[in-house]
Amino acid sequence: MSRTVIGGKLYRMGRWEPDARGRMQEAALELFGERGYARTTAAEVAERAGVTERTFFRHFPDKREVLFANDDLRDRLAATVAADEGASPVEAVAAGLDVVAGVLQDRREVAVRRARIIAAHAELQERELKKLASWSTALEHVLRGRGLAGPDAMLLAEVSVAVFRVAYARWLEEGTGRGLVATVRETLADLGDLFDHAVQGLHNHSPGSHEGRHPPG
Amino acid sequence: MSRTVIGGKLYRMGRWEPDARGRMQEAALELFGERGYARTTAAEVAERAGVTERTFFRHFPDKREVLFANDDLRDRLAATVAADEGASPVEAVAAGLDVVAGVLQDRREVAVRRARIIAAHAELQERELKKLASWSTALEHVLRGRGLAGPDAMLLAEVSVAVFRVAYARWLEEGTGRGLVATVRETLADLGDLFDHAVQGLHNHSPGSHEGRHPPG
DNA sequence: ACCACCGATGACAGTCCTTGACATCAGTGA
DNA sequence: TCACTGATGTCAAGGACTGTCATCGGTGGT
Repeated sequence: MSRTVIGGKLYRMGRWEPDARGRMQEAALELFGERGYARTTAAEVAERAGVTERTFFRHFPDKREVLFANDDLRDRLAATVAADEGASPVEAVAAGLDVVAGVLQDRREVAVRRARIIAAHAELQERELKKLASWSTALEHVLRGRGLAGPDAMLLAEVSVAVFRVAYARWLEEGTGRGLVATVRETLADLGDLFDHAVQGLHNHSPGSHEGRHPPG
Repeated sequence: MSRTVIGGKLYRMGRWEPDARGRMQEAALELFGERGYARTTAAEVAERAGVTERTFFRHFPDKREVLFANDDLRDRLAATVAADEGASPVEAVAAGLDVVAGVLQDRREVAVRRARIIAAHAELQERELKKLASWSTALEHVLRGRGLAGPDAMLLAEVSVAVFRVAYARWLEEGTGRGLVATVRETLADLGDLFDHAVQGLHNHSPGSHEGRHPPG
């Protein structure tokens, strides 16, 4: 099969232009940014990418997904957390978030563009929430694999993603402040400050609910 | 206008059967449970409720919403947190979650039915996530109103909802264990145990990021 | 060279979701 | 009595998706 290099990438040259998927993703970012998501049809995105509407839906299960097709990050997050055997669960998750944040903070401009589009359409916000929820699920599985108890695994996974979500929002708001990695770390620390003292008192409200599960000492 | 009492509720009797909205919600729960969400059309739900498809979409902005039309809970959550002036932010949120959990734990059967349907369809999971996200937003606003700094408000709001999500999952799994209220309290305490010690070490990873913001003492 | 096969795409019809526009009619209030 | 309101019905249309079949370069074996 003939091959060609375009923009540093190796392409398999077939009957059609290469990287239809990437072209559609770019076209979507452009059109959604110009006219808005709702006023752009899938057929229009496909047309700008030089393919038919049918091909669009072969690459993306639905119209929204063209903006969210990057399960890569989730997998790298999970892989990192799984790899760091020696660390505590919280530290391992923090390390995983470092990796993800590191990747994202290198493309702040694209992130801002995307965020603007998503902020304007509830359907896209739902999809974003779902994507982050899949991070939680992946994290939970990995944490269980590390030996963390099931309930604690889900709790740590969900809260960690919540922290990341907050950090991401902070990072996007900041004009040109710190990197996302540092922001995530700071947010984690803030969580500690916030709950550190407060939760002690909360134990009193549910007396007995913990007996036997957390032996004193 | 003529009025009638049905099932303890006062209805305004018009040209049509009363409570079209409620009938559609029930019909949806039934049909989605029987055939599944995807294999049930909005027109079918409407038909079982004795109205037309058009009326369905007048009551619910989209097909999913028929399962999620209860912003009531969010409002009660926000109201409770806003009312409890004396308590600390974390305690106030906990009190708010108590109220919400109290309402939900009285209808465990319906909750389980709903959860089964939602678990089977990604689109519904997205909507559920969005609903909980709206709790976060509401919480954040209320917490700011209480004087909590913006960043901390969002962090506490997001993490609190994450905790609730975990508690809700635990409560649904448990055969016939504790109530949801107790489960939420326990989960909050678990969060404390999980992060209490761990986060201290995390401060070392982002040196300087907190200087001046949290004076020692 | 020849040929059978594969895989990405095009073409097209059909279902369902969702919305806009207009009609209907019981109840309400002047 | 009558104009008005509000919830509903009716109809048409557009856009999101899906199933099915046709197309045709590239590949690999002979």
